[in-house]
Amino acid sequence: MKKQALEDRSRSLGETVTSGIRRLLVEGAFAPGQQLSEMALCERLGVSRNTLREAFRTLAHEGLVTHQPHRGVFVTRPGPGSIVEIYRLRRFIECRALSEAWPSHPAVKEMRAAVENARERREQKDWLAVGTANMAFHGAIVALADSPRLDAFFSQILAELRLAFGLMADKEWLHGPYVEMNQQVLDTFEGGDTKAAVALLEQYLAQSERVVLAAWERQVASGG
Amino acid sequence: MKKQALEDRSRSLGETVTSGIRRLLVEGAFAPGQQLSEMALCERLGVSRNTLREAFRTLAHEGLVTHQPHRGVFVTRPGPGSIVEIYRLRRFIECRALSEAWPSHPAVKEMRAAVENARERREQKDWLAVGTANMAFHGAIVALADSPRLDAFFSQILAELRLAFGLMADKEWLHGPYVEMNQQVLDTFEGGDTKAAVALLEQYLAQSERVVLAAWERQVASGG
DNA sequence: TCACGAGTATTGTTGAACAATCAAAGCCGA
DNA sequence: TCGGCTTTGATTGTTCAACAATACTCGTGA
Repeated sequence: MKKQALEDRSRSLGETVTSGIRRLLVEGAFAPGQQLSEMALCERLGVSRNTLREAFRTLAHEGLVTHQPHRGVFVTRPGPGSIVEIYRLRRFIECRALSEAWPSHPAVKEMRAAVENARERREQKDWLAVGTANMAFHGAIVALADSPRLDAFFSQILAELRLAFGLMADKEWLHGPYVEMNQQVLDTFEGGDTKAAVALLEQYLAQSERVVLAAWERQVASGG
Repeated sequence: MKKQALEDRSRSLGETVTSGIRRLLVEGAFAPGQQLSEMALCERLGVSRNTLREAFRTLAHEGLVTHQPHRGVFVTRPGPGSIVEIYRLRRFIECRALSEAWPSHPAVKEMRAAVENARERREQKDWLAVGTANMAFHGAIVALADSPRLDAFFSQILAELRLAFGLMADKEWLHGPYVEMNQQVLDTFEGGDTKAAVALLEQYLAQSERVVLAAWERQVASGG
């Protein structure tokens, strides 16, 4: 049977499905730990099992879903260990990328655009979009290192972190405060004091880590 | 509760095929740029197209093969841009991992074992195995950072680099000298002079980069 | 209550079939 | 001869149906 027109011919259906599920995952459409049944998703997305399974392989490789042989694929539920590791990685990568950055690198413009965008979305109280913009800011920091491979890896890490964000109820408290913090990092960096900017960034990351970990604890306490 | 043989049951056929092709790739069984025909590989490996395609998705995500829609998958041919980026990444990651390492980290034992192993293989003039052992040494350096995600990413990077090694004819010159260099880095680090060890490592990486880039130039000149 | 086993549902894998696309061979006119 | 067009063959993209292998459920009996 012919499906509705594919929006993009250069992208195969499998890639389209992968992107679609990825978006659903980072937007919190599924509960962490929830099983993603093959047949159910096949029907919902209108694709065959084989195509869906190709998408599952990619997403499992990215860490967004967990594959248990003969049991199925489940939405990854990031534990405190994963959260701690991810923030350690973020400090490892982001701080070094920022500290070694060329001041007039084109990615600085992306950083500015991300902060701008986050501010607008905050006006509209679209906290999900604020989170996306904040992530784009940090992605731009990593882009300062001029490595597409590192960029891809880092965006994977951020996507996994957003799964953990899904555990938190209060999106405003989660994303709102960081708009100003990111602005401050950017201002300090553009002002020429790279060392201070790195220190600010490190401090903000540590704070964010505490917030997410605390939310995880609360989640467990309330019967997760 | 039933016992199960973990090796056989926990790995699906698709994962086995993925590992098999990956090994063939890093060992240089295929020429860079060569197309991997689905039907040909299906027959050779004795699996169905669907299973093979799942493996292709994973390998493409790792960067070892390149997927061109409606044309097929090809062994990635690392260009000078990729080589430069990979070595930049290696300096970025390895040097920072080593400089922040806890001196009695368990991974130090792995570093020692890798150097030992490389020395033995060099005796037997098994240069492929020497290369593998040298890679294990650098993987152990990254393991000092205590991040499984970073380890996985880094081993991916090293696998891609080995594709570039496949361009070189003289494996002895490619892997032999680094056994002693790695030993020197390890000795200096264990001697307590972390800063000097990092400097040595950085210097060796730069030298290796020059060797690989020169080999690539020669390869192109000789009709690649 | 617990162990055990049959039955059911889901995943793992295969093969065939058709559609979509690309690449090369052949055709035609200038 | 050359460039552009069509045709043709081969390969990939996707679906479907079937069966095998495994995990889960539930009822039975001690």
